[in-house]
Amino acid sequence: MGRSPCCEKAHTNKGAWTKEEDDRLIAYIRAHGEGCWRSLPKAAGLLRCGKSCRLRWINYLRPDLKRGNFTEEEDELIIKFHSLLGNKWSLIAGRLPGRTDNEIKNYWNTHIKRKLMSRGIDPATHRPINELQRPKEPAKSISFNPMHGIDHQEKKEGAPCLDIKFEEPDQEKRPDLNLELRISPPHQSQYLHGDQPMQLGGRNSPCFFCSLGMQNSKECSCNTRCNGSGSVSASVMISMV
DNA sequence: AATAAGTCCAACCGCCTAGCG
DNA sequence: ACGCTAGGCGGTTGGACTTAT
Repeated sequence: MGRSPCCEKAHTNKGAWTKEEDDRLIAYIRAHGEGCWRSLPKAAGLLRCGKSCRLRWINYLRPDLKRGNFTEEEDELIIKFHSLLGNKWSLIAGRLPGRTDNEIKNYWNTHIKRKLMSRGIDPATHRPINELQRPKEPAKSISFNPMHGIDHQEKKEGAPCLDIKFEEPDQEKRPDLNLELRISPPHQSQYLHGDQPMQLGGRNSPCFFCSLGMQNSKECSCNTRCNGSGSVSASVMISMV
């Protein structure tokens, strides 16, 4: 037994939206706001599924959308965020004002993948393609500990970091080698958290996602409002441990 | 000019999850 | 604790458009 359909499909339109449908949807949302997508089609006089309305609004009709080509800066931001977050298109879109997850996903699949390939970088792993031809992929473990300090020598409470450890499979040959890739907050010593400057690693340090400039994401665990100007310059440090 | 191949992107589908009773 | 529902997400598809032959 399958899942019940999200709406009555027998009497709903599918495919491309007409100008009239767009106008109805825009007019309804202007008057009543977003939300309750299931009942919206009926209330707005649309023969569409609620999901379809939501998608049309979010991806195409929203007034704050930035239309047009992606800039070189946006390209690089998308690449950087994808390397950190993977295919979390909605999270990436949240960092690019005026762009939608669908738009970024499409752009990634049609342009950026090719761009990275031409640079000799594997778009899935963000590592040089040559490296992927190595016979043995070392085991890797990824852990996120928000209580870790920026540096092992200087662990401070509250400064989050993401540790990715590459454990060499053949420990006998290189017993002392333990590569650690660490994604750490940007290199500024001060953040603006709310309106107040603050010290990284201090009692009121931002959560990991804030430190990446992602204070609006739902992963953000901070209750205070972080300054939206947070840069996205998360640095990646590879250190020998 | 015709048409095959490639590209792009809006829209759909199905799964997951938070919230609610 | 459990089941149900709506909303949200990522993967995929289909058709319009462009380019190559």
